[in-house]
This record gives sequence, structure tokens and C-alpha cells, in this order.
Amino acid sequence: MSELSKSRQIFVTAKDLFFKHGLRKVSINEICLNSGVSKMTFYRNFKNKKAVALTIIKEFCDNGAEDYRKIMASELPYYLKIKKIISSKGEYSKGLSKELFADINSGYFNEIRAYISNYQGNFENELFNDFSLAQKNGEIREGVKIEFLIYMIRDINKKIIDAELNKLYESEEAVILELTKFFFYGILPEK
Amino acid sequence: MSELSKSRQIFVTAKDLFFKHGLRKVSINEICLNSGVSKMTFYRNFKNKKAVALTIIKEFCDNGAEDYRKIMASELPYYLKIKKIISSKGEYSKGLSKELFADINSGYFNEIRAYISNYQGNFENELFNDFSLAQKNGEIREGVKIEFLIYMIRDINKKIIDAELNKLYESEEAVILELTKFFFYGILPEK
DNA sequence: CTTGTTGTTACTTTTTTAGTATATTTACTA
DNA sequence: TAGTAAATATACTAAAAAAGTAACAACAAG
Repeated sequence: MSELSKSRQIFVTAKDLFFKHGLRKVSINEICLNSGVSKMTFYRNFKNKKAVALTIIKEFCDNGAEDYRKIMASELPYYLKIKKIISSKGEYSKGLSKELFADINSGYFNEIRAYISNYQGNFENELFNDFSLAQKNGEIREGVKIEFLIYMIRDINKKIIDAELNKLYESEEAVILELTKFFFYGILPEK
Repeated sequence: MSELSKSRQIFVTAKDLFFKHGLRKVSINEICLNSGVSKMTFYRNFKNKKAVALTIIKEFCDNGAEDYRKIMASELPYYLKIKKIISSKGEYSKGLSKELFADINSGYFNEIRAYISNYQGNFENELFNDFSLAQKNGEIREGVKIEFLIYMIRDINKKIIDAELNKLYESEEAVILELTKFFFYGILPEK
């Protein structure tokens, strides 16, 4: 931890706290105490709480986008690509508390909200293009509306963290597998 | 939820929030919103935040003690009793955030701290008597200091929730089994 | 219609947090 | 080892949030 720059120390602990408790519940003092940094150092590195939060969210989104592109650029068969994407999304949502979502949508952290919805828009455009291409290549059944697929992917992301569904399976991996298969094959036997 | 009395609704949501975020981070307003109860109803049922917290902790401790006595009173062989006790303790510690411990030990919630340490004292007295009896009955090797055993039980309770140890095993159940066996047999082959 | 419980609103007081100024310490480096 | 850049400590003000109270309205149950 002490090899990290002060700014990075602040970043890391703030991320940890924000993800666990949301934005409101976490004070700047708390971030300073937990990262072993004085308040002044905090304010020299970041304008305020919103600024750190935005930095964190940006990196978070960027990592997500990078992961997605890496998977899409890989040589994997289409089925595995989709599975990896779903599972990677699940991984990202894992550490996020509902308090964080609530705070972001509370109206007080609007820049963050805007950034995310912009990111999601771009991501879904990319998804749209990739799905369209896949449909042309015969990876996806003709006649399916791409918007529907995007809607369903969004829905799957919600289901991965849904407690009710998860308790039907012994592991999260199993949930992802089931959802991916369902996304691909519906209820029909594979192949 | 709506069959519960207002007081119980408050209790249940406060418990949920306190366990997740500790005491400081959770405001009375938040408890009210999440339990669907007005602030006045809160104050008609509890004097303040400390009072709810104390009620919650008391019930928590009472349940723990009751569980312990049920297990000890059962007809199980001694090894299984100990295993159940360790595992039950683990179950209890599970939902507790480190923030909760920090707040309780912060000096601001002293009544709660006092109650817990008193409870622990009583519990360990009971444990002392039960261990002594077991030693007389030949369940426990002669020459072992009972205080040492109590110290080790306390230590095991910490280890159950220790991340470093847990990542060596695929499940928490496995950790408990290993610790229990170690507590009983040391490193020697069983029997 | 009355009684007891809960909710609404609006308010004051208290506590916490945000943010800044300044003096002091630390640690590097030339 | 003197100079300097960065971090800390302290101490403060202003702003925001939370605690707590009072008076009254709504409402359901007997």
C-alpha cells in the first residue's frame, strides 16, 4: 500500500468505502483516516467528494469497456464470448451495494449519473453493432430484434445479482451458465 | 412485514442496517424510511438510536446463549456439540460488518459495549463450567488448562471470519470442520 | 363518537462534515 | 547539511445533516 502514490491511496480506499456504503454515508474524514492521509492531502489531490467519486466511476467504466472489447476481439467461439461478457458484467456488479446505486440516482451526484448513462449509451451502441454483425454472420437467429437482445442482456445483468434466482443454484457461476444457455438456446436442447 | 408491529418493523430494519453499516452511519431517518414508519412513531417506540441498538444487541446475545444451551443440553456426542457451537458462533458473526464492531468500541456507545462484555463474561463462565465438567467426564485430556481452551475457542471465533484462512478452503463449512478437528485432535490422526 | 395509534409538518438544537489557513514536520536532494 | 517540496497537525468557520420535539390532522376499531 505504501508504494502507492497518495492520490492512489485515497482513490483505492474511497472506492472500497463507496462500493460498500454508497457515497453519502462516507465522509472525507473517513477516507483520510482509512487511507492514512491528512485532510489537506486529500484536498490537494481532489476538489471534493464528487470529484473522487467521478474518478472512481470513470475508471470503473473504462475497465468494463476494455474488458468487453478484449473479449469481443478474442478468437473465442461466439457462445463463449457472450458467456464471458455476461460473467464479466456479473463480476463488476458484485461489490456494489444498493446504497451506491441509490446515491448515484439520488439527484445529488448528477455528474456521475450523467457519466454512467452516457457510458451505458455508448456501450449499448457498441453492443448493437456487434449483435448486428453477429446476426449477419449467422451467429444469431434471423428475425430477432437487436433492441430486444440488448434489453435482455440488460435484464440478465440484473438477474445475476438477484438473490431469489441465486438461491436456486449452488454458485454464481452456475447462475451465469444457466442464463447464458437460456440466452442462446432458449429451452430447446443445445445444438 | 406488515403483520409485524411498528416496533418490530423498526427493530428489524434497524438491525439490518446496523449490521451492514455499523451504528454511526445509520440515521434515524433512514431507519424510518426503510421500515415505512414516521419519525414520531420511532420516537414513541424507542428513546433514541442507542436504545434500539441496545435492544437489538440484547436479543442477539440472548439468541446466542439460547443456542449454546440447546446444543449443550442435547444428546449429541461431545465432538459434535463442540462443532455445532463453533459453527453456530460463526453463523452469528457472519452478517456483522467491521463498522459495527468499530462503532461499539468507539466509546460513544458504551452501554452496548458494557452489555456485550458482561454477556461474554457470563458466557465464558458457563463455558468454563461446561469444560470443567467435560474434563472430569474424560471428554477432554487431563492437564489442559480450561482457561487455555476458552482462549482457543475465542481465537477460533476470530479465525472463522478471517479472510486469509477462508481462502484456503472452498467453503466456510470446511473451515469450521478443520478448526474443530484441530481443536479436538491437534495434528494427530483421529481416534 | 370516542379513543388510541400513526402520520404530517414545521420547527429548534445539536452534531457532523466540508472546506480553508497557517504553522510545523518529514523526507528528499543537490 | 542547508534548502525545498510535500505531508501533516491544528484549529477554525460555514454549511449541511441529524436529532429531537410539539401541535395538529387522519384514520381505524370498538
